[in-house]
Amino acid sequence: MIQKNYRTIFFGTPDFSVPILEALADLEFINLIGVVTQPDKPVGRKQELTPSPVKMWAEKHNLPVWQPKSLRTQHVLDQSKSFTPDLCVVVAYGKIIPANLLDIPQHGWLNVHASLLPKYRGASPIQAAILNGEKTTGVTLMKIDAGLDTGPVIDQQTIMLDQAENFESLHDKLGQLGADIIKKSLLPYLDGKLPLQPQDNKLATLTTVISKEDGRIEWKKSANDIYRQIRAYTPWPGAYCFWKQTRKESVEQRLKILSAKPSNSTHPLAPGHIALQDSHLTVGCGGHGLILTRIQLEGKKPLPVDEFIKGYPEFIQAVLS
RNA sequence: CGCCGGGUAGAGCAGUGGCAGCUCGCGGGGCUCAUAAUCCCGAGGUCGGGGGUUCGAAUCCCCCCCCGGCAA
Repeated sequence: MIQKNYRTIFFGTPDFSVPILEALADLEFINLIGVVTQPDKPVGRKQELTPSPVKMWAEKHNLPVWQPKSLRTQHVLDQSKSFTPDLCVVVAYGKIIPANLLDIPQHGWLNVHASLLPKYRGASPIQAAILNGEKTTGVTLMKIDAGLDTGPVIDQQTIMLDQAENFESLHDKLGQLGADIIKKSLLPYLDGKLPLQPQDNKLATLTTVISKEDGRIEWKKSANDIYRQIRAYTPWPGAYCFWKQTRKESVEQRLKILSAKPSNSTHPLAPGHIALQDSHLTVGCGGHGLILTRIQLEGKKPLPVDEFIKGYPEFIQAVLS
């Protein structure tokens, strides 16, 4: 039996990349020669330099790790050639691969993207699927070209979104699905058995990098929109608003809404105004209200609302902004 | 030295020098066909740790530990 052996470099950074890296490492025809990831970044209150999840996994498995600040240098180009890779696999690496590197591996560069391309190209496909109330989403295995998530599709797998799907649950499912698609389709691709399907650019949509302000809740929006916003943006950047406690006049504190659900009650409430409806703590939105279930005040622990109210009884008549 | 808030009963919070409190939970009892409802009684604290000031410190001063929000 001829043992196939593809020299492969993996590019990836966050948690999402890890199950796919793991799947790749398990394939006996893949010879992982190293991992490229973003440089360690200062993180947390202490600003400690923290390695990416991909780096931690790679070090645990004694794989070489490279962390170039930029891929657009002569040094990276020379080094990439000297490694003589047959294949490069990219999963949420965090930077665009420069065109001058694309031709180095004979089998090209593959990417696992967390959406059904051409829908939701770009930085935040998982959040976008939740935010737009999609019934289904999935992962795409594609060949990288010079554009951003524009290359031809090799294979896709679809998944149904849960009614209450949130970022974390979908993130985990898609990571697993990404691992599956690598196990299933990589070898057929390398054997030339899978046709490449060009994307229909007319159907393409682009998602952008998420910023803190995207988490700001506007109570004028519908409860459903806010509900999606909470699910898409928790834990980061989090869905938040502000509350001025009566006991601390003029101090506006940030209040994160960690979990909530739209109310059935048709009784109207002014946007941002809280009231008890059918023994549920409900905030007025445009249209139906939103029932709060888990919240966190700045400087405090995350709490179920009934616990929260024990310490802040005035909250049942609060006004959020 | 990045900025700010916090640590008090099992949980959440009040309490700025003079008896350690509130809501909920927990235990026992009453009422009830019954109850997560209601009433009565009760247990439960090294006030994060150490040092200092004081007749007296949860409270003021110094040092340390831990948690969170912002920022990155």
